[in-house]
Amino acid sequence: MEWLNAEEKDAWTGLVSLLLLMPGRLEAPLQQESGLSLFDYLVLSHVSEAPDRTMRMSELAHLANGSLSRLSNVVKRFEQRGWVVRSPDPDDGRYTVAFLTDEGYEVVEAAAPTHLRTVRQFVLDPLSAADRQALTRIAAKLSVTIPPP
Amino acid sequence: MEWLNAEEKDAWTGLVSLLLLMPGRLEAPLQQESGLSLFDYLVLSHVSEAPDRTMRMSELAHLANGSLSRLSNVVKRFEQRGWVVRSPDPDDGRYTVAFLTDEGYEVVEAAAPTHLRTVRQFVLDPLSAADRQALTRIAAKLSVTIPPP
DNA sequence: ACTGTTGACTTCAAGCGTGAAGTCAATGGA
DNA sequence: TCCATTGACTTCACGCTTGAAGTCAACAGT
Repeated sequence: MEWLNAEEKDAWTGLVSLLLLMPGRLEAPLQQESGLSLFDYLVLSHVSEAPDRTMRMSELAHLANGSLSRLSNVVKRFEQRGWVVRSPDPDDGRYTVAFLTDEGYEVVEAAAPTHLRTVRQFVLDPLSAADRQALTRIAAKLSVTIPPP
Repeated sequence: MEWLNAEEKDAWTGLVSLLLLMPGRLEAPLQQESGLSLFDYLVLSHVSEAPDRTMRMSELAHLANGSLSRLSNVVKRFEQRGWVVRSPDPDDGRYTVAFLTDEGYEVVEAAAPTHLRTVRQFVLDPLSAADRQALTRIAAKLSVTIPPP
């Protein structure tokens, strides 16, 4: 088995730093100002953009890039805070839908500027347009190889 | 505050998928075959490459992209398994050094092929050389903006 | 020489994520 | 019609990470 050449090692080392360090950086402002993790924010954000602010749990887990188990735990917390209501899908009782309450909407609305500022500061602004396009392309290639959850 | 345009959103969406999904993918084979997380492997790997297989904890935390707190907990586990020995640095008692035992070396040696195969499969092989160089460049730009821990 | 400060590191305690196990509704086959 | 299967989802229990608090050695100032 062949070890990494210099170019490969640079790419891998860069990526692993990104993977291990960037989440914490993105979360810190959100956590401090809104008490939300990045995943929390993504969940709230996606369901806030859904028709009638209602989305199936399975779809939500997929959009927020998390497992159903993780989502269930998170949404349970949100439900206890009155931000989300879960109920069986009227169209098919096998599914569960999550509905974002007005209170939950206010939470994500209040957190959005912080989130946006953080994303710009730590991700978008340091990169050129070409870098951003490359990042989009690379992420797409790497996602294709990721087996469905 | 201006919301993301399409290009920015694609880059951001791609990155966040990468950040949330890739770690799990990289870890699964390691976890199954060696019982190691990615961070576990990085810690063992870096100290295995140090002179005399000995490295200061602070340096090790930096190289493995983790906090001192996280590293301390991980190395404590390793110490209990006989893979690592911690002792005060003879040159300066304020520091602690981690030494990789023969047993610990065997663990990282045995895990390396799995790790390498996984990195190739999920990161390097799906990308062109240009992509890998772009990834290196992008990661460097994004790391520069990350404040020191 | 004494002591406050600083930085490295460990420990604590709480919250979170994970895989496994369990529950339930709908489907499909006999 | 019955029931095994399938897939969505929840819960459980354990291990891990985190930020805060605590400990210690060395340094710097008086």
